[in-house]
Amino acid sequence: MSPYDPSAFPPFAVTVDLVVLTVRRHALCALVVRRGEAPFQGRWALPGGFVRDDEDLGAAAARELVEETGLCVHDPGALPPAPGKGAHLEQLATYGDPRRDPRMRVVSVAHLALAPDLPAPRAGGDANSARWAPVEELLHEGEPAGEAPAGEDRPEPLAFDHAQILADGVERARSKIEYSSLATAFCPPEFTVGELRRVYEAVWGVVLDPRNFHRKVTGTPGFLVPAGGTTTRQGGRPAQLFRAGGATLLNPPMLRPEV
Amino acid sequence: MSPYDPSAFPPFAVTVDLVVLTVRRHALCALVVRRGEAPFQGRWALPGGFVRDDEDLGAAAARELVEETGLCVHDPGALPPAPGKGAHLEQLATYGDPRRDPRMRVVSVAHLALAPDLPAPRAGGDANSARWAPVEELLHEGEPAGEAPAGEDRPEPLAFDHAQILADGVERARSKIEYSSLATAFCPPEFTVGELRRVYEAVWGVVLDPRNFHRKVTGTPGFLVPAGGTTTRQGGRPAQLFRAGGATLLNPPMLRPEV
DNA sequence: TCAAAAGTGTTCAGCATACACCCATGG
DNA sequence: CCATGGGTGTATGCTGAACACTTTTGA
Repeated sequence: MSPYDPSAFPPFAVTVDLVVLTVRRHALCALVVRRGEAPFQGRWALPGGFVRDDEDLGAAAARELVEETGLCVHDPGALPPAPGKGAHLEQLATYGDPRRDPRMRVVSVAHLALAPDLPAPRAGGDANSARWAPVEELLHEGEPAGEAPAGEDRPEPLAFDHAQILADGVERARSKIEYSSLATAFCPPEFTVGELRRVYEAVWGVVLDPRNFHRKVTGTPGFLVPAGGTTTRQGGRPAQLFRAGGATLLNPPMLRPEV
Repeated sequence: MSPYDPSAFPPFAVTVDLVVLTVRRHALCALVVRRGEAPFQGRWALPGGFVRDDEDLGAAAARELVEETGLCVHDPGALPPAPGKGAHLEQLATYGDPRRDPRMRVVSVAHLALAPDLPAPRAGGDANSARWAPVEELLHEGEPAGEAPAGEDRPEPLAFDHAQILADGVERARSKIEYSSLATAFCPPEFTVGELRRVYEAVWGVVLDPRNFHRKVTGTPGFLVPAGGTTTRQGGRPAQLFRAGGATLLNPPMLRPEV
């Protein structure tokens, strides 16, 4: 019964699972990978893996993120933001129901990553084993009951409790862009006010007034800093380019319109 | 290398640690227990323990809470609030640095509990092994550097990484009472507007305008429901008694004054 | 009568909203 | 010339901050 006795406590497997979100074609998308083995073989799941013996939880999540997407993690303190493609990474929640994995007792420390739009997912070179899927499709959002169109099959639900983890991650992202500058993590290093607005619109699923949005974000000190150039990639009048400023907390917050 | 092979992943011990907060004598206090064994023998620590083999994380935290305080957990869905003394309990974050426990690899899933003022802590009947300590004292808040008075010793720091866990829990509580009705978890079943205001003042360490606070909380639908009686336990004009209403989200939020 | 706490009414400033309007580009 | 998106100005309404004032008890 000494505290050093390994038989005094039950052994657990500890994993990290990743909710990696991005905005593609005006839709909030999550990275999912195809499971190659039982249980849930062939089903889509969140990327993840075992935490190594000498590894911190955040380091394990960052390692999995690099392995799955090639993204490096923004160190919040380090400036300039990152040499390569960077992403935001934070711990989300921990899931430990005794029956969440039929094989053994697994506790999963879920992490949330926000990434700019990437060319294509890579998962060991196999293009068919990883994809960006709209979260609306993965979570069947906006389908009260049996509202599925006759012709379309409902997609298979995610493996394990990953639908719950994904829902929690999406909810966290939706609420956190209200009062923080986190939405810039969905944008490339330089972006326009309109691009940032389309991020908010995609994540929240709403339409925002472009004029008031512009005044709000440019009027909040430290949120955006001018990058110097302009671009016309959206058509219309050229737009100023900005970089994310140092401010992380938005006060007053960006208000999410009623649903 | 089969997924069923227990040697394919390193075994972890999984614990729950509790940040139990209450408001006593106008100060935010946390429950700490004296460690009876190495490491950190004799030092104060957050209450906690191993998760059992067949137990969910939230259930383990609720069990520890009952063992340490006798408090039952409010089921958010169940009404009336609770038969006995109830408390709010939610998952906080997970701490898994490889060196956080010198004995072995321990991952701790910290939980945050908010409780009304209790007569006295009980920990196995030993009155000297558990106490409510002001968080300001435990975290040395507001002491820039070497500002400690000559006569007073700085209290011993908490064991393990519990100072960080406590700081995270306090920060969570401080921000969450802004936009939720969670502050009522610090109050007895029936309470006055003034008592609720003193909770906000203690948790935030600020002074609020009693008149505007009164209008704010009584004007938010679903936040407070009249309980019928009045009390004069604070002196002065008798105050109406209220119970916590069903609303959990405050919109617009209670604004925390600048520091 | 006074102190103390509970409530109510009123004014003012800041910010979100809505929308009219102008600017600069591509086709 | 027109469509498209970028950006500015302005009126309106809501709400939080500040504070004068009344109410109701105990000492």
